[in-house]
Amino acid sequence: MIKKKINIYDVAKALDVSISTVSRALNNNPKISADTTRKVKQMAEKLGFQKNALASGLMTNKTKTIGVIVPQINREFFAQTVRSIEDTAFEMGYSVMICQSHDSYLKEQANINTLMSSRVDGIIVSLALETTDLKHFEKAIDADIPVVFFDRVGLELPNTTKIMVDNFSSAHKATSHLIQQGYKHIGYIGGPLMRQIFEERLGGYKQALIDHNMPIDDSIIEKTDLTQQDCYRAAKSILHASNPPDAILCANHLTSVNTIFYAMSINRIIPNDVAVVGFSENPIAELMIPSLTAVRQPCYEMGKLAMQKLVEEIDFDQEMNNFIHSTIVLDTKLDVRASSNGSFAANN
Amino acid sequence: MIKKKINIYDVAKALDVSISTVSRALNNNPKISADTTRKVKQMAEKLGFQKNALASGLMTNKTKTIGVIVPQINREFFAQTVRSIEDTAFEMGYSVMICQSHDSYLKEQANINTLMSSRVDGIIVSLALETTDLKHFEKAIDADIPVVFFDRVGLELPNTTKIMVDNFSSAHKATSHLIQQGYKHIGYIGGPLMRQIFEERLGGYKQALIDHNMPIDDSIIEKTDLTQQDCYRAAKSILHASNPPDAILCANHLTSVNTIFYAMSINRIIPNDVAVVGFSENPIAELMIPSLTAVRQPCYEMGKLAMQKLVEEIDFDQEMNNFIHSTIVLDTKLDVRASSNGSFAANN
DNA sequence: TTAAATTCTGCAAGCGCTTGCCTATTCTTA
DNA sequence: TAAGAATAGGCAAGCGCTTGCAGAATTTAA
Repeated sequence: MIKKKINIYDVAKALDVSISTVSRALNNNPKISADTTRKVKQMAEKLGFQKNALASGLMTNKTKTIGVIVPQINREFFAQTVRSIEDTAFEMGYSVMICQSHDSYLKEQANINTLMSSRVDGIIVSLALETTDLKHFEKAIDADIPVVFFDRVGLELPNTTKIMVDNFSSAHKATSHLIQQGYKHIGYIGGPLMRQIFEERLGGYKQALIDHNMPIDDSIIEKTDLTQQDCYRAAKSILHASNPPDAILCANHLTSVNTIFYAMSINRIIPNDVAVVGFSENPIAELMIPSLTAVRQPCYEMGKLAMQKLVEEIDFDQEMNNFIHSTIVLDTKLDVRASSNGSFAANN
Repeated sequence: MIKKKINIYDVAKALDVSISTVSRALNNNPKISADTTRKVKQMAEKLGFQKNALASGLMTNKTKTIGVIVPQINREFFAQTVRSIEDTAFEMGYSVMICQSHDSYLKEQANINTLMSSRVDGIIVSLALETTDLKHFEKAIDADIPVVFFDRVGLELPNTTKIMVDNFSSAHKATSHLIQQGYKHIGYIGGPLMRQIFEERLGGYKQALIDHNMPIDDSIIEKTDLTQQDCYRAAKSILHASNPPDAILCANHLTSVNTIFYAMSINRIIPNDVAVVGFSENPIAELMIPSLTAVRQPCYEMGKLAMQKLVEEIDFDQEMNNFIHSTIVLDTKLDVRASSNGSFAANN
């Protein structure tokens, strides 16, 4: 006993008007009188009519759905940005389809195909670690689906909007903070350089050293692939260097946590023996002991902006104008906590 | 210069066959010879054809898309379950649309409407706190869209599959653990009883006391609405009771964190002065100091099972059979850590 | 060699909606 | 009161795909 889904024909019949009238009334077309519109909506409600978005989308070429591709949704940064995207999308009348790339190039391509088949109106993405060529995104753009990058952006793609934080100056700021705290031999643990953001963070770190006339020591600079094992390996390696650092800047949450834990496991006191500064939005940073000094990105703003910019492009697009794609760089905050502060500040 | 999207007509023309042949070949219809099928697929690939899921869905009444409604995606438990759902969905060829109810009844209703308009093939949901009546889900079920509940389930709805943990025995287990550790006066901070799971947890807590011949003291039993402020209020209230507890069972992550922090802020030593056991999947439980003893739910399994069961129902449905809806109850783990262990166990 | 069975492909209807164009009705204005 | 201008609503095509039915081509049996 499958209940027949009711469609505009049913409500047209019930009111003895044409389906055009129903369709127009439901879409608030001004051609239809206020009176008729009201009646139609009332009847639609009464019959439990629910517009078939597929049929509607087929005609209009708009689905009011956008796609989001992130490496993994259950990481704090992405959970927060995705939440913000969904909230903003909802306000603007859009639904969102979530895909995870798991940092795999192949999966990311598959995600794009899925989203394109679903005829999403636009795509928001933070790149997979593995991704180097951006052909799949070009395909989307060619098909007239705007793409907005955030966080891990595809700088090579001109026809896209990018939302990012100032990674260079964030790292510079964090490093300078360590220098001001009196640390003399500052190491760095980062991510793969093929992702722009990690290159910039490394650059900011180095520039801060240069600006303070401190030497750059490659033996205390580590790169990781951001996996648990490799972060652990890097922490171990850097702390057992022939001339180990008295402070370490870590380029993401996982590296900082691993560094702190490894340091504690070999009985180094933080921040006395070694200070740690990370990049993290995880509330854990505040709660762990020692609490973690960290660069905090504006997740909420990033997600919101990404969604807003995307919709701007979707709407603009309709008018076939040439759109000026922007690159928006947001500021970060450095939350100073115990992991970089203890032995130097009196008030701790 | 908008590139025309190519459709099956284009590939039909390129091959000088009919669109039926193309459609069938693309869908691996056995009526089409292997040779033709190969040629069609090849040409489709070459032309960059991408099936229009809208048109296809219009005909077949299947979208290969499911909807997920959770209170908030950026809470650890939901981030993990949603991740698991998306992973499983991807493997099974489904896309997922994410909606957040923000624990609001109205928003949850709006979410259902959106998902029904999008003609999702099924819905997975964990109920909003506010939700009491389940009309909106009945609407979906009437429209032949299967609904699977997880975590916060709608027990009143017979025609649905439910995936949950054994909340009663989890709370019982946690409380018994505290009793075994030697605590004599155990309090409880929970969530709204209108959500079944919190009623069950309270029940398990009480039963454990009864089973050990301990009195139930309502003055150290608190209910919260799970907001930060109210969790704080409850923690404060319980710790300032005329006869304050020497141990507290907290029914979710936020309540436990607040309880620990408030206790520490008034200089209670944990677990000596007061022990705390929570419900949490947050990695923070392990990293905070004191680390938190907590009931851990199998997020990954829950998400995976929910998706699998949903697809079973979607497929079954097609054959118009009567489906036996199951209620699956999973086990939890009690991770014993410092917050309940310190002063009683020698090995800590 | 011919009829029947089998295999492959095409025709055309239709999924539920939107929308350009046209007609009928009502309102202005002189 | 007549005629042009609004205004409201209907007709029908078509979005890109699937699929029941029928027909053509090929194979098999007699």
